[in-house]
Amino acid sequence: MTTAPTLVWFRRDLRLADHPALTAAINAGRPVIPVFVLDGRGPWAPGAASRWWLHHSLAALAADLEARGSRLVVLRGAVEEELPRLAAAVGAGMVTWLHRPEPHERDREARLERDLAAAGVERRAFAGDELFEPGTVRGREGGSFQVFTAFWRAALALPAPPEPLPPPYRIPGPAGWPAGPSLADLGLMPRIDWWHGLADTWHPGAAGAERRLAAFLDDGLEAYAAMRDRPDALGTSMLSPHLAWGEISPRQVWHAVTRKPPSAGAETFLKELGWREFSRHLLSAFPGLPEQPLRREFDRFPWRPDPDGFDAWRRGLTGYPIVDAGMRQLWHTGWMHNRVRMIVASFLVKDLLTPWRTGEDWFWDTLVDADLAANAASWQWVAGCGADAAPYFRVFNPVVQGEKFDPRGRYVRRWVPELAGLPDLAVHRPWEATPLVLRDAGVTLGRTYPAPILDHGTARKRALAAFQAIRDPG
DNA sequence: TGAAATGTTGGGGCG
DNA sequence: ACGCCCCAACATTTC
Repeated sequence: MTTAPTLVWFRRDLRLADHPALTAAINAGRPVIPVFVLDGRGPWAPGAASRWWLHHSLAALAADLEARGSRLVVLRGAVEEELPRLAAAVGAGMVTWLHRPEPHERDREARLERDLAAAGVERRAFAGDELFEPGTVRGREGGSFQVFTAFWRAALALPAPPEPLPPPYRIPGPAGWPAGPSLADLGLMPRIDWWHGLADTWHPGAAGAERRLAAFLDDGLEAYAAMRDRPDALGTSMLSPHLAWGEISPRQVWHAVTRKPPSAGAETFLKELGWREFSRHLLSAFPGLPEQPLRREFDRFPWRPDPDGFDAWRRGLTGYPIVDAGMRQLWHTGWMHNRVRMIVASFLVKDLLTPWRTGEDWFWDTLVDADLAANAASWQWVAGCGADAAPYFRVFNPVVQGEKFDPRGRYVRRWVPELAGLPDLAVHRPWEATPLVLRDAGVTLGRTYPAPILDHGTARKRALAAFQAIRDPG
């Protein structure tokens, strides 16, 4: 006797706990075949750092599945071709998955839905990667919020997100497993060995995510409101890549936090989950978010692409210590502290007048937590063309920001070691140090560390003039 | 989830 | 004692 198995299509939800599509498949009472499909060709295919993470996260998921009597089948190619083919080959009666907010992923779902329906295969898709499903947070008039605080206030007035589903104890498998490529065959690992900084920093997979959450709840949550802006401290949860890959669900995080005593830290942290929600809400409402400015007057913004400036930014050689520290932390670890992300983004977009899409692309390639909605919404926010955006005149001063949020220069010294010998007063502005101080620190500007590639005061005025130019049409 | 320019206030030095 | 100036500290406005 054969029983038609159920395929569970895993996407950026690489976990077993709180996974409604997996739970539904198990509850259907037939054999379950978990599948991941790598489509490297589509728009916004994972960047290099993300591919490293994905490799390890898939390995962790496969191990978790094997511990429950199951396996992970991996496939290469277009989902809408590969999944129906596999469904036909194993005689599957049903396919389940969790929705994604990305427009091209929604398109894929629609095509898959149609093709499976034509083949007589049952489909069940679920929300589950958001606290509040995109489209459900609406104003009184039914409008779509464009201001974060209004959005979040409305979200918090809704019924609380459901309790997370427990992980399955055992997952029934089919009599025979379909053959397919191995994880290594997917070619996700970089060909040259540049990933050591990533491996030193992260443990991809649900277990790593849950450890990170537990550590944050114990050591970070209470002080979060005060410490989250301090890149020189471990003040943030560092959960972003785990959330981006769905190794832990936002509902798991939400309920773990709300089980703790209320605190300013908890409230502020939940608000950051709110920004993640807001980004997805925006992407759903404005599918062009990753490519097009939300405020269309920015279509005629006089950007000034500057390959040399971009190159210096990318490599952490701008001569502004906090900017360079951030860009080097990104390159080394695949991650950057959020405060510093705002500083480096402001520098690229406003000081260098480089199109925000250029920064968005670089972050997409280098961040292990690269998430289309958050990345696009955040770059637009910094550039001033997004929802609830920083006004055009808000230009970060990298010296002021550095001295405010890294007052002892610990963060700069960690990531820009050639400045480590400078005294605190000079570490964020080495070009103002006296020759004697520089000599004592072993710093020669222009040789051991770059002189600033631009003068921030001048650049600021240039940016204000450029933003002024698009303010009023005609 | 800025920063700089400009305005105001008040303490203290000084003639 | 008093007015004047300087300037730090803070507040407001402007970009």
